[in-house]
Amino acid sequence: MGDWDCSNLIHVLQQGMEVAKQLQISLHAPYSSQESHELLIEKIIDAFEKALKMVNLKMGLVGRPSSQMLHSRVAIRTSQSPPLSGSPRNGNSDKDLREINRSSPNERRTKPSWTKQIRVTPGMGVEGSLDDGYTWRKYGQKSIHGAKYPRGYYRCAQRNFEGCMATKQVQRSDQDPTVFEIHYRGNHTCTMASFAVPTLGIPENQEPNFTTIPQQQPSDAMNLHLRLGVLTENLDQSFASSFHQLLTSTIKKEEQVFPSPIIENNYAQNFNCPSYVSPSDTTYFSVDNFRGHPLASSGSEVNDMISAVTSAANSPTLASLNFPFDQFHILDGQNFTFDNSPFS
DNA sequence: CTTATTTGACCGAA
DNA sequence: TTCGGTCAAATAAG
Repeated sequence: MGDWDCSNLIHVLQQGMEVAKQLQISLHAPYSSQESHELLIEKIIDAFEKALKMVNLKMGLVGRPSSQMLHSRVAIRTSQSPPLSGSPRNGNSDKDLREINRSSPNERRTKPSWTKQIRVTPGMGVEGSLDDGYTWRKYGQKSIHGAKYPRGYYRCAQRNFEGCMATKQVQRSDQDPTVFEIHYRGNHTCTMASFAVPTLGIPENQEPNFTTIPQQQPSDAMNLHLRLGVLTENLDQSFASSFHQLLTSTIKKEEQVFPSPIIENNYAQNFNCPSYVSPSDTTYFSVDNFRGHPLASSGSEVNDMISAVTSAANSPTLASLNFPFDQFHILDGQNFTFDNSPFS
């Protein structure tokens, strides 16, 4: 069990440092809000907590920890997140953990939950359609009263490593067997989430009711053309000219985060992205695909990319989807609102 | 071998 | 008691 531990820990720490840098920049940015600062601070704290958990877990898993090691294990002192107990093989540990979770009334926040519907088209496999960028581990299946199809229970595969508590339930629709209803609960706190967070997501602090992402046939004729822009009128010139650089570094960060072969390729392969400067005060970038997939193939990937760029740009960002949705999104720091959008 | 899934048992809530 | 969510041993997959 050697190789996730150190590299993941480093990733988490690097992630925390990146967010801290973002906060530093954000403190001097004209557009940044108090909310976005708090969000960044929360992310930094999360990164520390995650790192501490990983250290604790690692020390607990190491063969037979000496009593000295046990004593020196790092304490996580926040009441919201109980320290992980040691080996999962320790019979009572999970139950203890659950009871700690249950008994602490001041939870960080009630777990957000939302539902998404996916239509499976005959051509593509079910697994591919249900792929949302995260790795899930199935831990149960139940037949539900009155429902024709069983319900599958999944949790984030990073749970044991990073304590990510995100879960989802997948239920095939009775009325339309090509539709899968996916109920998500809890936001990801794992490394995978750093640039994929709003993928399925819901802007934080917003009531997470349900989101239906329209599934488009990934035919070439329906390819999305996404325009991303950053307002430059009130920003200094160096920022405007470095936006392209920010895009590039975003993808580089993703390479660190995702060891997946999909991501190993370079910037040009992820974004087919010729940039141009408009005559107005906004600099735009055109994006036709993301990670080599046409944007139309997945609404979540559009969100994925927008959030990656937004977090990198750390400034008000505009994005418009030209086809087939023809919506205009206004992005402001971490939070984005959909205007007249099928996403909401 | 390691790691993921399946599936009946188990348990708490209503 | 039933129902739905989770656990964990057995099994399958790689």
